[in-house]
Amino acid sequence: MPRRKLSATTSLADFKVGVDNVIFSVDSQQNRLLVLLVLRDEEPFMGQWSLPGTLVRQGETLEAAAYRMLAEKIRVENLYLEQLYSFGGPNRDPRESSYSVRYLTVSYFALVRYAEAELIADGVSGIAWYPMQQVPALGFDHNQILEYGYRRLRNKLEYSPVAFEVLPELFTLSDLYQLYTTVLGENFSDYSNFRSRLLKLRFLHDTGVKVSRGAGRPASLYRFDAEAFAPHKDKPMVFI
Amino acid sequence: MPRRKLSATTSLADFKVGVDNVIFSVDSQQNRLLVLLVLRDEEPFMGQWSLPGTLVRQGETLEAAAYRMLAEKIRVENLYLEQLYSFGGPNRDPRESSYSVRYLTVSYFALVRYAEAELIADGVSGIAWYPMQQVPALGFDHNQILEYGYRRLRNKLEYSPVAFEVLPELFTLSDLYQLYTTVLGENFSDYSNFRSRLLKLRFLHDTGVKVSRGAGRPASLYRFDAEAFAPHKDKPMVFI
DNA sequence: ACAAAAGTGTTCCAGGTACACCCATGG
DNA sequence: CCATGGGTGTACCTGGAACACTTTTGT
Repeated sequence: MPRRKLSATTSLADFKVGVDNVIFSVDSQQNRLLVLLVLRDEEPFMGQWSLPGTLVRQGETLEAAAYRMLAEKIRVENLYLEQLYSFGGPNRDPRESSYSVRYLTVSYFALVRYAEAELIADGVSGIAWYPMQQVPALGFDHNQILEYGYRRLRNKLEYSPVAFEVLPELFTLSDLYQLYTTVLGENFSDYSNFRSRLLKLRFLHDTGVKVSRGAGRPASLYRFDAEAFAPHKDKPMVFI
Repeated sequence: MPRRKLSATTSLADFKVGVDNVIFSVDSQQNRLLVLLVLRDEEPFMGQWSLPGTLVRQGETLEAAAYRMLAEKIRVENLYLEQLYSFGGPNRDPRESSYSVRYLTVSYFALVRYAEAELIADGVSGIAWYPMQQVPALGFDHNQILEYGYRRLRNKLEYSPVAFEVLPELFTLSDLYQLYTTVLGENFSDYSNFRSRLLKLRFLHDTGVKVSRGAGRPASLYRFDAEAFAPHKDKPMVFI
């Protein structure tokens, strides 16, 4: 016989739900992968860096909360956003001890264009792009969430065209290659092989326009063609 | 200047958090992929089939809730469980309208051995293995969750050794092959190629024991060696 | 003229595909 | 002895890895 009602000793938990965003961008000038961190100006973890997050409001979608948070911190036109993972164990937020509330967070993973992303300095709390190698100890379980997001980023790069959300509309093949090497490491592929493999797939169109950057032969600007990419959707290892 | 407090019009949402499990198993006799459904015996969606789910209790981990739910429905020794996705938009649960509470669900994906899984009939509510092709309209947004879990299952099969969680300790290579074809479809690979590719990876050990099933040459029983598999972890497309 | 960056081509080899074929058992 | 399923082998080909080489610019 199933119990219809729970006894008092096993009552349901009450939750506040937050979203925490792992927002990446790539500084192609300095070849660094960056993550957006905020300096907390209230308890808990006041004075410590953490992922930007917010609590979900009445009537608000999870994704809407993630977008709202993002819009509060940076102005950006193009971005890629997807849900990552949910962390909801008890005692992951110090505020839980005082009140009888649990805090569950749904983490989101975002990728924005570094060049066009304008940080919104609100004067009080700090906000900054941190190179992935220099991320400090974060508040809450945010180092774990960040690690999770980093893994997802590397996976995404391999089989999905997220890179083109971060690159400008027109880009050179070296731009693309450098993006991959800064995220994935130096030894994922030879440049010329990377180049010919991608071109053979025929979803990168040469605009014919050349651009010169200091010494060396000028490079062609390419454009990503989403429709031409479609057949490769869900196929593994398109880019590597 | 950041607002420290929210105005009354944008107050935080209060949540109950549930877990919904997409529990798969494979009937290798009949070559069918099965999913566990329960017949709801209370509102909302009374009398309709849905994924088995439960609400998270005080002090309980999300994963613990998922395991508790599973243990209430089936007795099983070996199983694979991982978090899938969280659905938390407003109005996804009819109960929300009456009270000022939102229902967020963290879905979990599970794989169990069909042969050893014993359904716990509690006499009142129905519970059954449904072939994936015959799944009816489910309560809540559970068809969407199921679709999500199905996608995850197919991906998992390709690069992770989940199959061996579902197969018995000793199995023939045809058992393995049939598992893959029933989940992935007929045309994913030739049997003999599938066979030689896997054997070359050297994590399947031939026990030498032969087993005969009706007509035809008897097959060798193999055992999966988790340690020998370790180097292939995180490598893509191990099985296809 | 030379260095630096972009782009092309070539050779070699692993690994996948599509088969044909052999083996052992039940009926 | 033949159908059935298990198991082995081979010939072909694609596609990646490594690397040499050419082209076009800045200084």
